[in-house]
Amino acid sequence: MQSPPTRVRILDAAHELMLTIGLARATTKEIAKAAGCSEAALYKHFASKEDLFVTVLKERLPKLGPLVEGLAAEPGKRSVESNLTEIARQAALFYAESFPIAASLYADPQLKRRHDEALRELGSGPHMPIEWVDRYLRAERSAGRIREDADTYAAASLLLGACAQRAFAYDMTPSGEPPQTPEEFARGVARALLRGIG
Amino acid sequence: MQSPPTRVRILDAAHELMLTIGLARATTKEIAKAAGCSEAALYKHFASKEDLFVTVLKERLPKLGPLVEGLAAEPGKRSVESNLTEIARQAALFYAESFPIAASLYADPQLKRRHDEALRELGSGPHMPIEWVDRYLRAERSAGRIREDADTYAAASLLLGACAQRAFAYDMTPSGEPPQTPEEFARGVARALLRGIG
DNA sequence: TGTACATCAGTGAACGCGCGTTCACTGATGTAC
DNA sequence: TGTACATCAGTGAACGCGCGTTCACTGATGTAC
Repeated sequence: MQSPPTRVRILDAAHELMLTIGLARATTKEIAKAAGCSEAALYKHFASKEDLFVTVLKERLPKLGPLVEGLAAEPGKRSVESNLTEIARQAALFYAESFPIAASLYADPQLKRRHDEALRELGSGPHMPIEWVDRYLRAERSAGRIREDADTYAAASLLLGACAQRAFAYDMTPSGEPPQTPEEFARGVARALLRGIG
Repeated sequence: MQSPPTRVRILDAAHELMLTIGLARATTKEIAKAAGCSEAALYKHFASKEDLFVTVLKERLPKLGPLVEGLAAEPGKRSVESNLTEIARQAALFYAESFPIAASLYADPQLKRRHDEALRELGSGPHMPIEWVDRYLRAERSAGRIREDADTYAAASLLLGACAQRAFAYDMTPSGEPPQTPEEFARGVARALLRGIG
């Protein structure tokens, strides 16, 4: 059982340290130690520390797009409620994984700008999930499966916003965990969104 | 017109730099320069750089609590829809101001822990707004002004989540701005939440 | 009022440390003949 | 098969810089008698 190539071990180590000790304290020395190589080896694989971080962001952060688009591709297959529940569940898991690292970019706007540009070239970015869900809801509306006067954009904002906020609203609660499982949470918000509360 | 005392100018400078160049690049040298004093002066007013940052977080970040509780105090005065719209509007403004700085704490979990503990002592924290809105909605439900089977917690998650996400989903859009004014946005999400889309 | 001393906000210059990065080098593996 | 050379991943040690922090000091203001 041989260990993965050095480049992969470096990316693993950097990713792991960004999550645990944070971007600000993830030094080249710590990364090299965790990857089991010398600091100099980092520079054989990456042009700079910033370049290494950008690569982690690009190659390691999960993608939400494929999941939502998969559901949008076969709209009539399941009920709207179960589709929305599945979107919410996937989104909650996605944000739980990506939020802590994505948020830490706010500490270094220069790095954030590099990452934002990389995302833009991929046609992605944090505002895209809202547009995908909006498009999905428009399709359901055209199919007559939701109210014809529904504000699909507001609905998409509500659904994904709840999932995103779940990623940061609870990590300082005594237990550090949200009060519901992702499944319960997804079911609750999808249902509330469909039925309304008024 | 005399300038404010040094301590205030230091906090102003640190706050401003955290927003512009970011926590990671806000060095003591830069802060002192922006405050118009020596680096040594920082240490007459704060025990350490970390202590200065914690003070900025504690004294400068806006509070959402008073606003929501104000509305909850006189529940029947206005319609539920206008109350929810006002909550959403205030929350959108609150998150737009506080999110960039709060998010950057993820880059330094050690600093984040200190801030989280300070919030906990105040009985506050990022999960509290959800509970306040939940409590407000329960009151409206008891008063028979919303559905008696409404899931108030899910509704609170949806409303505040949409507002929080608005703070970070758009700052890399070409214009850097959300597509709606806070007022339009607040009206849309409040209405969608009340009526439902199904 | 004058004098002697205490207090206090703030400074210029230096300190040592840890950071990201580079350098000259090694040892293993592949290749030509 | 043996020999001479090229390639390549990776290293140990050093580099210089900028960071947070401290030091001895200054000049202004307040206070006692």
